[in-house]
Amino acid sequence: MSDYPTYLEVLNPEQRQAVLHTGKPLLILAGAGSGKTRVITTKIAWFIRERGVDPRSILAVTFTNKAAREMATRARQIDERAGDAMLRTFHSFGAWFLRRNGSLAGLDSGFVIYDDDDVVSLLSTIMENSPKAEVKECAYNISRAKDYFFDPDDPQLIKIDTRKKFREIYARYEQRMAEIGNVDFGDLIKKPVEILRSQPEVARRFRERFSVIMVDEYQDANVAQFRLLKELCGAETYVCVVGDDDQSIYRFRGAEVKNILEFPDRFSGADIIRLERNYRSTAPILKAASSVVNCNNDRLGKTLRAEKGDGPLPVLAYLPDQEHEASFCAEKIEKSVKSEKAKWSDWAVLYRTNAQSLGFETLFLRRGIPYRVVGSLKFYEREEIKDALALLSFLINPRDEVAFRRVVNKPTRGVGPVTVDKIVEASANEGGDLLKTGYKMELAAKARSGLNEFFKVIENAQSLLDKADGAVAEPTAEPRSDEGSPPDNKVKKSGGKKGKTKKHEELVSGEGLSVCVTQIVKDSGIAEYHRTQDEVTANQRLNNLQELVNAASLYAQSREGLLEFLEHIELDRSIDDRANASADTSGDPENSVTLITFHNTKGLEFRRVIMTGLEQGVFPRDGKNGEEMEEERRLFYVGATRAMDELYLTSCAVRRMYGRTMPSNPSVFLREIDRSCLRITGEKSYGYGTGQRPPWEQNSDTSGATYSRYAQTSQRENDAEKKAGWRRGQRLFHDDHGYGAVMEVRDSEDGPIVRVRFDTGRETRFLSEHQGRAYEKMGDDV
DNA sequence: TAGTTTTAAGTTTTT
DNA sequence: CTTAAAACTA
Repeated sequence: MSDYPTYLEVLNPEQRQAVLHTGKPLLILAGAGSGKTRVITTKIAWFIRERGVDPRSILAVTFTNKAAREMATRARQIDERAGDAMLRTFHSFGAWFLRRNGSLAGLDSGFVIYDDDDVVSLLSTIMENSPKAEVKECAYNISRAKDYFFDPDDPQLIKIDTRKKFREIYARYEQRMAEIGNVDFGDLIKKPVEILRSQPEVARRFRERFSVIMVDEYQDANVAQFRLLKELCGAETYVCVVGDDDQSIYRFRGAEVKNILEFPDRFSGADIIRLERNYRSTAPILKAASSVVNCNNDRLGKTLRAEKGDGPLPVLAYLPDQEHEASFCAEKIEKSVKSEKAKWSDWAVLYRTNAQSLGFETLFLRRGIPYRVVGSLKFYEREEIKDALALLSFLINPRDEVAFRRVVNKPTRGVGPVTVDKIVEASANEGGDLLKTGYKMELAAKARSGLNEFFKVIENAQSLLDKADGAVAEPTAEPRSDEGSPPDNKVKKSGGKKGKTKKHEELVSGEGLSVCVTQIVKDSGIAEYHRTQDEVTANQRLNNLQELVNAASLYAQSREGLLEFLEHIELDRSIDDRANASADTSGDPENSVTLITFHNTKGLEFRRVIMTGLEQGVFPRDGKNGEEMEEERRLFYVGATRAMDELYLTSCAVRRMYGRTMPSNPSVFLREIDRSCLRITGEKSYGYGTGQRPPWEQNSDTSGATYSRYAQTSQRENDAEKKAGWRRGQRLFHDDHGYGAVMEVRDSEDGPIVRVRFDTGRETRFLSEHQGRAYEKMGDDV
């Protein structure tokens, strides 16, 4: 029928047209599930095979590491040589660029990337007396400013922050960052653009290097990223971007849908190809999703056809509360698996905020449903992990003020903030090197000896690295193209009996870089410090540190390897949290239910999807209107179009927030969905869609005013103590937990609640009238 | 200054 | 409810 080789034969005409397109810039408007990844990967392979393009001169940019990895895998399946193409996220490309060319912007190649928390820490040293919330807002605004490519002196800055002093703060921040020699996320895009603009020679080199540039998820590009693309494209460069305006969900991060709308203007002579055949979802699912996003005004508009045809209607379950919501999900999933209609991994539970995952996790754990939580960054936000990383960062860059502040006095060495301030200030004259300055400075005796202790740790670590550098001559000139997160099997589960407190094991080192890291972390006393804090959490913290150490074993034992390790952690935090995750519900992470935020689902697909929390205030979130409301609709669209076969929606009548139960209304999205493609289960008779609220909602509407969180005065606390027969400070003994003391006695609807902290660090609470018997009062108060 | 206790505050979404 | 910041004490 045709002369196309098989890998092209399998494409539909539009897809093939997109793959074979050359000569002019190309914009591919690709609806959800229309096979855009297939087009990009095929196009890469095609260029290599049919056009003799050197794989190394192909650059494909995505927004997530997950997407980059998937693209690499799939392209290689078509042609092995595609593995040599550069497939990266914008940010990792930026980092790669700056390691090589950063010196042109005064940047040492050993820079460390600051995450948002580090930025806030640095900023709070600049905005000394401001409350934390204000500092955070400022950090956010600086980040936005960089997304829009605004310098501190840019007049347009007022669009982001109208306060006069913002300009100053931004300028000071930039200056401090330059002195420290590190970069933030925004710099990874902005600085390369600046270099490319100011150094024509470099620009020429890069335009020569990359003859084909492709960008995925183009609707999520911000202004700075657009500029970077523009700078990389020379007259000869073939540029192709793929996107879908209906799936733009990162406005809050500076994404500009305008980029995609204006592409034909910015890249003159561009062709546009539309992919409107959806191969993923059934017709009713697609219709339901479209009917919501159709309510948006600001869109190009397109008609997606479901190639799959008919299927079961999406189901809306209207439920009383979160507990029912979780068990609804559990039952649906269990039933389908037991009847062998589906596997665990066919299912995904979607929610708006990460916090919502908790309810599902606890129930799934109890019912033995294997699950994995995608995304939540918990692991790297843990104190002990941040401590260890700060220590390692400081080894790489002794000018890193933020890292220094974090670890110098941990464990306590008598070096307080006053001393630290002094050192930082003095270091300004020494080129910012905190080590050098610290050695020379005159200090009070206590601070002196403490600082020396810390320096001893650093020295030992340095010589460890020096030795490693000498022994393993590993230049790692080119980054590995298959840079992925560590394969699961390599990270062995750390020891320790679950749940029970037992003697802590030492950190165990594996191979590679982990040898050094283990030694350094042990030396530093960080592990020891956390061990002394609280015995119960200490166990977990040690396990976490062990995880970190394990992850290091994949890197070379050298400074270079350490740098790579740190960079990888900053740029890709997606490795899931094994310490907490479904630890023992099942051994096989490949066969478990996915718990995930709507945002994180982009680019993924599942046979069966449950979208949860469809309530006003939750999804869409509070205070969304106008453009932001349109973004929420797009988010709904993204979520719904992940489903291949079956789609479920849940909405609760009441929801617990901040520990209080509040009535909630059904999401407006439920009203916007075309009624012909929705089946309502459960309490359908309660007037869904008529604006009338279901009965339990009306009854339980004792509404907010009566809940006063601060009602209990110390006087009332006294009453509670009398009623309970327990008072604060009372020592006690419990058969299972041992000795402890009463921390707090509080009144509740069910009677007085006594909170106990045991000497092991564990905390429990009990109702005095019911469970009081298990607690034996002991004589000596504290 | 270090460690503890009391009080306030908060939940988007992510590279 | 959980966590972070402020306030207090030794």
